Amino acid sequence: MTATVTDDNIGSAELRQFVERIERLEEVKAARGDDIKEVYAELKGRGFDAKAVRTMIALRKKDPERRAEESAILELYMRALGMAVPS
Amino acid sequence: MTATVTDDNIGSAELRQFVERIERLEEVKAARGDDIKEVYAELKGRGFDAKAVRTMIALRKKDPERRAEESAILELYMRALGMAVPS
Amino acid sequence: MTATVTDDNIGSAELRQFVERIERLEEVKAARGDDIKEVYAELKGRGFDAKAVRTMIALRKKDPERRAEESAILELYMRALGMAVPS
Amino acid sequence: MTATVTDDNIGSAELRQFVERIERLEEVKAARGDDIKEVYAELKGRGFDAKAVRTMIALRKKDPERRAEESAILELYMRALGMAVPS
DNA sequence: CGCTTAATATAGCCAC
DNA sequence: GTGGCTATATTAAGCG
Repeated sequence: MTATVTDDNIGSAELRQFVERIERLEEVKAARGDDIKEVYAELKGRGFDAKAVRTMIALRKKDPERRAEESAILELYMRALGMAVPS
Repeated sequence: MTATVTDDNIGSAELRQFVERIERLEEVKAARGDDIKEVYAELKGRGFDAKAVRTMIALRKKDPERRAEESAILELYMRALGMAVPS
Repeated sequence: MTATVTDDNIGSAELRQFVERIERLEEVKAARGDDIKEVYAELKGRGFDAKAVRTMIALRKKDPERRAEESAILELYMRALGMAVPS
Repeated sequence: MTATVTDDNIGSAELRQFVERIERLEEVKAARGDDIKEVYAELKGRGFDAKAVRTMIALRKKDPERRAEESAILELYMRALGMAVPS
């Protein structure tokens, strides 16, 4: 009895399960991404600057210590090139 | 009644609401991303090639849109340059 | 006299010229991109912080006025949420 | 001999050299980008569909890498899920 | 001019 | 631990 094209030894059914689980999760993930976009649109409609909000949220995620360190290096370099250091 | 530092005319409370909504959604989104990673880890443990699965899932998403962009003009141009038309 | 598949009225030769011009330009553009990457690698090897240099170069491109305005809005928002404003 | 404000131990001169090299390269890169835009404008003026040309050029770049990723494992998996195998 | 899509930059991950 | 690679997030461009 030889194998046919429909036979397999790679676990098609199992593979399919994995793929479908991933695709379902990706769907939810993408939906949340769309929700986020909507909030930004709404916030913009209420007069807020979306870009600034985005930046602020990114900063909130960062470790304050690391943030300070990064900004210190940047300032050092900027002064080295004679650039005005803001605020 | 003088203004205090907590008073403002930029809508601090509203801004805070928006920020918190976004952060909650991002949390869920990130959690789904972690779930996906776990599935890949599991699938790898079962002997599947994670990279190939990733590629396959990407192809499953891309094909429909690719077909959409295969307009008559595109095919015309491709034939004009002697390119193989995918069909 | 009917048209054959090799005949065309869309200007195949002209189209080909355009495509080749674009591809040549894209090649040069990509080569410059690679050069830039190399400079960053070299600078990193010399002990500089590549990320900070990148940020600084981006700032140098921006209009100082606009830069000040953006940072003012960001600070306003950060204070509104009680975040520490750096430097 | 005391240090002046222009003295430093971070290698200001070297940093400046790096920054200027990068900025020069970015300038060339951007100029090539502008050239490309011009070709598209010209081609559009000659009656060609710019979007289709853009797509075609993208396809010409993608195909080689796509073929590379069409490994035996990928095909095996795709067949396992009943997907059409492109090549 | 806003909205959608492509290019770019950043960050996380894996293999070596 | 580092360097390459993948994936994500940000930015810019093109289109209607």
